[in-house]
Amino acid sequence: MATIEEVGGEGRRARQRRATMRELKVASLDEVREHGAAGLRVRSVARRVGMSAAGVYRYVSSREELLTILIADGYHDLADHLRLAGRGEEEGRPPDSPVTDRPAPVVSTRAPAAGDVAERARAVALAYRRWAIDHPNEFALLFGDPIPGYAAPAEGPTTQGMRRVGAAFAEPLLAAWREERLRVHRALSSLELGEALAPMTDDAVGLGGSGIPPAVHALLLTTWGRVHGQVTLEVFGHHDWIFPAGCEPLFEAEVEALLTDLGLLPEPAQ
Amino acid sequence: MATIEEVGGEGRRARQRRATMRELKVASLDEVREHGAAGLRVRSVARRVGMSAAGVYRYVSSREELLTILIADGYHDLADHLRLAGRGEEEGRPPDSPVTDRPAPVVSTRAPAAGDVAERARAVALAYRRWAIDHPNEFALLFGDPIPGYAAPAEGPTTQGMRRVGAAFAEPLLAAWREERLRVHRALSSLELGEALAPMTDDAVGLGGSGIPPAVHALLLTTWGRVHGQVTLEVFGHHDWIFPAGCEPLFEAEVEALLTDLGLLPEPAQ
DNA sequence: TTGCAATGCGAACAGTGTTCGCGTATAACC
DNA sequence: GGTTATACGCGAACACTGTTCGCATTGCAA
Repeated sequence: MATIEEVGGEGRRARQRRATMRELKVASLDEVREHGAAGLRVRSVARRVGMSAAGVYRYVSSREELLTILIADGYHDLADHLRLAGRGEEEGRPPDSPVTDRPAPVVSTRAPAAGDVAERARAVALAYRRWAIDHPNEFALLFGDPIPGYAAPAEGPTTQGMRRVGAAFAEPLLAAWREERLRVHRALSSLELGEALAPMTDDAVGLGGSGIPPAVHALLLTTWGRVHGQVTLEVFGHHDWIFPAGCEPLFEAEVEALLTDLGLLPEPAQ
Repeated sequence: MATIEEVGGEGRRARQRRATMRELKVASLDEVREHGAAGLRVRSVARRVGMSAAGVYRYVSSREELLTILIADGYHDLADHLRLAGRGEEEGRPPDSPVTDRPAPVVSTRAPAAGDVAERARAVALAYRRWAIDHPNEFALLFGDPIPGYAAPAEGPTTQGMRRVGAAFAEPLLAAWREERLRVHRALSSLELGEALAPMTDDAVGLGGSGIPPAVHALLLTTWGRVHGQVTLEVFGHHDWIFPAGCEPLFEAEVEALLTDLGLLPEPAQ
């Protein structure tokens, strides 16, 4: 008897393997959500999927690889949320990539942000914070302590995910720039960053090539940093002793300030 | 014979205890510097000071307490560096507090920043980044992954240290505000933060009480966030794949932009 | 059917943080 | 002075970790 007719181009063994691989990721993600990255125990993951601890190593070479996978996945999830909030055109990640079963990103409670570029930029910034607050342990996994010796492989999945995050964050700003509505700060104009930062929005992200001048590129990065700084301080608890009631108003005000600095909101009368 | 004459008001036993306590801190700090916070091993610390692992627990209740001590100490060290860079009047921390032997903060390679308030603010921002880059593992200890369940005691040493960092960071900006040179962003003016954030610069820090309006307070926080975000992204390696050559120019440009936004530098001709 | 590779498991190893019980040296008290 | 209580340090042990190894078993291909 010849080989059993394969379903979907792969034998049932490969199918099974991918299924338990996904199980492992889901279990790991749950563990991280519950106990943080440092609290991820290989034995717990194994127990969750009904395996022995040793069995896990048939699928993953080390605990660190498990974390790396979660990191890459986390970037993609965050990027999806940002894209959705900013109404980018790219239709999600490639369908075989979202290996972890995450709930599909839901439109933020805030405004739909369909039209104006300022609204879209605001929506993205708020979505960034929203995701961080809703997934603090994953946020810490992505942006917290780096593994001391570890550097992400230059073109590994984590770097690609990160690129998608950057692109999703930058998209409304780039749209504003195309409409010539983006005010680039003078201090950045004189910057000569050379070709070093070209890769951020190029290739495969669908933002339209490398016609972006360095000053705009720099502006994207500083804008991201401005939002990220605020979010990091809040999510990591460094504002707890200042804002027992939560610092959402401060963040939203800072976003408004940021948008006006970018020239996307009318300058208020002095 | 009566009790041996005590030296400095404490018996030699207490003196010995404090000495080995300091030894423990130094050893721990070295370990953290070398292997990161996650790599701090009680047994390594014990080996470094020539003790058994169990002996360490005569001085410290847990590994986590060791880390907590280092955190508090780190805040003070960072605050000292900022103060020195910003030329604050407070003469260092109280002399019994600096339990860890750290090299005395050295004046930044940058300008002395004695006079103008803009220079002082710039110096503080650059010092913030400098310290982070020079002490990446300590920076991660202070601002990286929070211990999932853990919240710093409301008035513990870590909170006090954090307050000193905030105060040192804010000092030049507050000076500018007193000189009525600080431009408070309109988006922050409408903010009603109430009494929630009063404690940041009050009590014992020596910045002159609570006469600071909420909008200025908010501006201090967002300014800190703006600097912190950039530094965090850089130190934690999230700019590596964009800036193989280092992103110092970007940071310095962003600081210039920040200073002009604050009204401390003349607006460049459009 | 035979053979090979994939898969899973239990046991083991080195390492971790932490506790316990034992001595010993030091300080305080009479 | 002697006596007593306390602080200190240590080795052994416990429960736990990530990871490896050898042995079965199972599924697939020739």
